[in-house]
Amino acid sequence: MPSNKDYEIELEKLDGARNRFITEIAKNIHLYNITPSAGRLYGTVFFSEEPMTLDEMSRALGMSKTSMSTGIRSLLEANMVERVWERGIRKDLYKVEDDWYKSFSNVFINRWRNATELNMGAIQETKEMLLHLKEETGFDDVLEKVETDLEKLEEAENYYIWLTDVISLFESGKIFELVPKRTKKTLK
Amino acid sequence: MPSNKDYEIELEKLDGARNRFITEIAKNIHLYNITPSAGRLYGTVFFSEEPMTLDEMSRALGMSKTSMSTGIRSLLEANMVERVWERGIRKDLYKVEDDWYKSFSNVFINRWRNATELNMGAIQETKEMLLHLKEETGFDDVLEKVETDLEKLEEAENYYIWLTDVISLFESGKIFELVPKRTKKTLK
DNA sequence: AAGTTTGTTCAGTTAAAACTGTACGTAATA
DNA sequence: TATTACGTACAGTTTTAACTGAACAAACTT
Repeated sequence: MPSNKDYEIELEKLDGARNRFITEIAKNIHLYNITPSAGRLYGTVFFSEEPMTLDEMSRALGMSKTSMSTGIRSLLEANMVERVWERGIRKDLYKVEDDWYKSFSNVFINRWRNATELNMGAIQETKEMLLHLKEETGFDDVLEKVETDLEKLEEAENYYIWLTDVISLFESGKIFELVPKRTKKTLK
Repeated sequence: MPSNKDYEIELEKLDGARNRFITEIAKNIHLYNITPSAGRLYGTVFFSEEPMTLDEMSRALGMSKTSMSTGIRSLLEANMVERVWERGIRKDLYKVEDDWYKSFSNVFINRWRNATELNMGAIQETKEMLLHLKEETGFDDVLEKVETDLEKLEEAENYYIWLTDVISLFESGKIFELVPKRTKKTLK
């Protein structure tokens, strides 16, 4: 008959299985600009049956509460976890955002949109500086270099416009028409 | 009349303009898993009229040749620069890959494909461990947790299948049918 | 074969990021 | 108002990543 010790052993096994996945997530989550530690945190909250408090996370990972605080904030900003309220509980509770499509899209959009805007801004400024130089220079050599640079920058600009279009594909949700979500389990 | 000093000044200005863009690239290139230093290196090669040697890069950036070597290798692996040969020159020469669409696609594909495969592998293994546990357990509590976990993992699996489809969109080049490249200069 | 030139490996150093414990501010409870 | 519970800022420490110079290996030159 099943003893209390068997139960402990099985919980160990459950933990081991969960850990296999958590460890892998932690290794790859840098793609979301998130540290491996915060990745383990994410995995822990992912498998938790209930939303977790900072203290529970701290205990589960054997790390300081401060780290949990900063870790969960980075996950929050990446829209990978969300805060939930439960009446009677004063502590902050967190659960994972369970729409992974949304998490991916959010991160993808925010990061690339931001970089694209900054780079396009820089291109504009650089172009203006070059155009000034182009007008005032009397040296053929300089003129030639300026013109080559302007061409390069315009090619880069075209690329960024394309990238903006790609980002919009995800932002508008149109990507899901082109590449539909999978909902049923596929055959092994 | 234009003096030698004017020429120097104009070259300074050219350098300043280029630097504006290089600095911005360096700030955002972490999206490609590339360090800011290697980002500056990329920008420097980008504006160079001729393919550059490691020694030239070292001089241009005021950094060690060792750093140039590792930096250029990371750019090479990301398909952002390429090596070119010129007869009579023994040193390695590098220029930027000028198809930025290709660079982006390469990086996007490689990074996400790799992470996706690893994560899907981990999901499979975790599922197998859980299925074993499911068969052997006699505790309702354990059974329930295992089943919840299996459901979560299957949802995650669906997401990764979708992501694989998205990656294929870029890998096959089909993305360019859906979001065409921009080739003409757009209006200001 | 001896001597150069060139890129890379490796050990040590410097710079940056992650993590911790204490202390603090705010809000709930008494 | 005093007390407790909670999350976060901050300063200091530890860990990790970036960078350098010296030594090495491979390939070219003489």
